[in-house]
Amino acid sequence: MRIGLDALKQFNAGEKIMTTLQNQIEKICITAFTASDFDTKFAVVRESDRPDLTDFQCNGALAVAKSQKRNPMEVAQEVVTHMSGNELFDVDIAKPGFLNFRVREDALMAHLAKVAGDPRSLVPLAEPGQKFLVDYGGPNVAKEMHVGHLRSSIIGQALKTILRFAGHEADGDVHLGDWGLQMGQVICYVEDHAPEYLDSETALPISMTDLQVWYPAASGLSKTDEAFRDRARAATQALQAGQNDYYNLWTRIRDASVESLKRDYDWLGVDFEFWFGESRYQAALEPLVKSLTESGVAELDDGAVIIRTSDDGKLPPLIMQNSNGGFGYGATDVATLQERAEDPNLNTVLYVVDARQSMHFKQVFSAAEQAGLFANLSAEHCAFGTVNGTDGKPFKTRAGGTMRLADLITMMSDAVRSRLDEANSVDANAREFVAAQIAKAAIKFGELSHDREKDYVFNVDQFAQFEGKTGPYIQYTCVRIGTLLANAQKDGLKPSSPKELGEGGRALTLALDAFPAALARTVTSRKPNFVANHAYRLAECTNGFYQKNRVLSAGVSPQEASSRLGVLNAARQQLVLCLELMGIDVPEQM
RNA sequence: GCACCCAUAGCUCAGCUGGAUAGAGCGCUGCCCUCCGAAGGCAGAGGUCUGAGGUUCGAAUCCUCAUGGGUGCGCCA
Repeated sequence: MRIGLDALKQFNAGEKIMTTLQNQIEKICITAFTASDFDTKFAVVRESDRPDLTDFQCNGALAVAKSQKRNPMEVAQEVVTHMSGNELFDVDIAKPGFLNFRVREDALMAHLAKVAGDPRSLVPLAEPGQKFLVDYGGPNVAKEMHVGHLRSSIIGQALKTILRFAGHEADGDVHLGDWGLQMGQVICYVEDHAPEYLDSETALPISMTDLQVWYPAASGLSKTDEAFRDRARAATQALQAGQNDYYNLWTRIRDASVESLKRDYDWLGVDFEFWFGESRYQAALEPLVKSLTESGVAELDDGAVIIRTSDDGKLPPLIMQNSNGGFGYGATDVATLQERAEDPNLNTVLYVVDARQSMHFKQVFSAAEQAGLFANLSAEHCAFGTVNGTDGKPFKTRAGGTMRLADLITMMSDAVRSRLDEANSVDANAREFVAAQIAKAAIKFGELSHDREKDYVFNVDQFAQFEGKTGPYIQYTCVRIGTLLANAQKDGLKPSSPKELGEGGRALTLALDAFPAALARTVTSRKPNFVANHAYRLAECTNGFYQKNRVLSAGVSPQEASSRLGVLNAARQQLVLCLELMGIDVPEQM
């Protein structure tokens, strides 16, 4: 099932009174601090570290006491006197000077009803929406996608979706690695070992199977065979100069690759507004280098055209054109930014690219800055860490190679499939489809729940496991409540606004309230793990409530039942939203 | 040699701008389906937050140094 995120935009938080509990409490706190003549920066309210004691806390009195050399308990006391009369919470002061806020039950229930009534779960639309371009994916042509490509694709896609939901405009560009020495290498390899593919008259169709052989062989040769490497360089330049047979071969390689890439991306639910690649900028390179040289931004050094990036020499210069006259990806990336800067509405480019490229991006951004491309545009490198194997080294299969994405997909789907067969809970003809939905959830949540900046260990066994903190766990929570709602409806029971919190209802409501903050953090940090981890926390609270509050049982009055359904329905609604933001489907059954 | 990143339970990871008893998942032990889906819930064991200094009323969090690991360093992308 899907919500249709675009449709949610009409639910502009037009009623801006609808803020989170946390915001409401903070507002009161700010007023109180102001009344006491304390700086409002101390009035920050956060969720309590001690949920057993209270809901929210403010540590500001301690900070005020520190800066004014006063007794923290007295400061807290003074602030509290200005909070009397509010109907939202009870406040008390704890040990060194914490202000503890406990939300009153009626306020909590009223708030829960508000959250349930808002399809956006109280997430406001960004006031001036910005325009983003998310550069993710970045696969190389001629090379099949492997698990290493998952991070960029899944994180990039999630960022794009989340930015849109937050009220921004966001497009994706796959930015194919379809140009450069790698292509020259493959061309030379084909010349040597499969010339029949070169002749455009009799040319055989190229398949990914061919490319899987050619690419590694060619890049391997290039490392060991100097003569081959030189030929590859020459071939690259010939290709870039437009030599016919090379260009035809390249086109066919590119087409075959794109077809395969689209299949993989499609399975993952990853899509791009632009299928641009490095080759797109070929014609722009020479004029760009020329004009930058003329304006003094670039200079000739050691036979190459470079742009200096730092005064102290700590950061090497960016090579725009090598001493043989060839252009590398430094030039391509600047040219790409040049094109992007032409869109007057575009505010920010996000590069969702491996952290190992961080120096390169510093160089490119410095060059772009000097070239005047950042007058109305900014760019960020949203770096992600390496995917390692259980040995702590970059992930390899047992055979030593990289694992094809297609193989991972098969493996995961099979694992889910056999589980579905065993459980027999899904109609046989739907199992294939549902298995894919669950497998995708496992893969995506696995990626998104980690801090993208850190390296992480890819453990095949862990991926094929669906208990605990996983995507399927969250899906399961939704599915189970979905069937409960359906069963209840058969009994004539509908969700109502909550009349009682029930056991675990407080924790659940507070979890629901935390969503806008988690989303905001993801937007500002460009890190989807805050949304992912929020979804998990919410699912935990939801399951706890579900377990402790029966709906369809003897002794439960219709009013109680409806009230509980209302709580669960609110939770499910936000869970489904979170999953959709992560690109995870909710199966009908599982 | 220079630069950047990382170090938290047996394993994989959270821990927001410094705060009250450092939290999850997996694994392990024990409970909970005559009761809405057990891919679930509850409870338990498991920690000198790599080490040493420093700032602070207070440090996993900030600063310095050390150790251990990863990554990158002008003509590949």
